[in-house]
Amino acid sequence: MPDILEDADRHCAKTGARLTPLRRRVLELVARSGAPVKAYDLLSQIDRSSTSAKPPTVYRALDFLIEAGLVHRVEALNAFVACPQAGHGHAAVLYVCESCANVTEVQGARPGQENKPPGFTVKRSVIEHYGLCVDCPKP
Amino acid sequence: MPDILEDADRHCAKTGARLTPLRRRVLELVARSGAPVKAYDLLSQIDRSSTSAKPPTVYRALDFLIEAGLVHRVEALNAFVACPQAGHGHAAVLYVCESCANVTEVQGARPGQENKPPGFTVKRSVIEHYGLCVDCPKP
DNA sequence: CCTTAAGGTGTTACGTTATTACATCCGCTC
DNA sequence: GAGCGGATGTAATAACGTAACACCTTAAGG
Repeated sequence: MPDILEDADRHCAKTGARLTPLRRRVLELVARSGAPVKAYDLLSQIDRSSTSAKPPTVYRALDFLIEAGLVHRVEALNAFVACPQAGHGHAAVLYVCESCANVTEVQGARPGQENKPPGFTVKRSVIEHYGLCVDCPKP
Repeated sequence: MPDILEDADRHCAKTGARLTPLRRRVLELVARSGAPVKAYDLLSQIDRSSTSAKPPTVYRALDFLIEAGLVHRVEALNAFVACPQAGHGHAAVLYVCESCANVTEVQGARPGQENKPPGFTVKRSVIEHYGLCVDCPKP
């Protein structure tokens, strides 16, 4: 797969977003873990390198990365995953395996809008499916 | 609109779920507020009547109500709304107005499964759309 | 009647997640 | 080098959620 970090560099160069060392490091940590990562886990991993990171450090970096479309927040898990395709950020559908924690992201196809209430303007959607991926045994 | 509490009574009588006074009271509080309610807000409202409610009290009641399909959790808000139709619980699509906080629930039409990864078995879906309802001014 | 078991609630304590507010620093422009 | 804006450091605390255990009621079975 294409390198997420290089992808992010290119994407930020193009959009003017400032991918600082700290933000890049947080993205790297999120990307390395194949699964959703908790903010405080990131925190303790950063901790090991720098002096002693505090919550706002990592939350600010995550806010930036989400805004830049490089990371998704998994709402029902209070966790974060790297977006495999920089910039597609805000239109993702996530399939989360409850057994192995693997997350698959599907782009496009923003469903549910057909039945939407009349006159409602959608700005942001949270679409997360939980279940079992093809590799995990069905109980 | 049909009375949510009576609806809940009927639904629980049919399914054998035990809608105790405490649980009924929590449902009432959630239903009265037209908007998503926070667990700790419920807590302080219960507080006023009974001696002094603690977090597990309200979280246990909410767990029951969600399980019974009477309440939905709004994942991206850490909040809760009453389901207008008892029992349709687990298949809801929510439209949340970010201006007036009103929530409209649409049943059926569980989208997104067309593009799902091969072999993935969906057990539960979180589908929440955020934006502006028809009554709120567009910025 | 007494015992037992199950489910619900009360209570304490704690763990986890997230934000506010303010200080500091770095790079840029004038 | 003064001033500015964005990024980061730091302390404190708010907001959200759960574990563990005690107690009580209710229903079933002897």
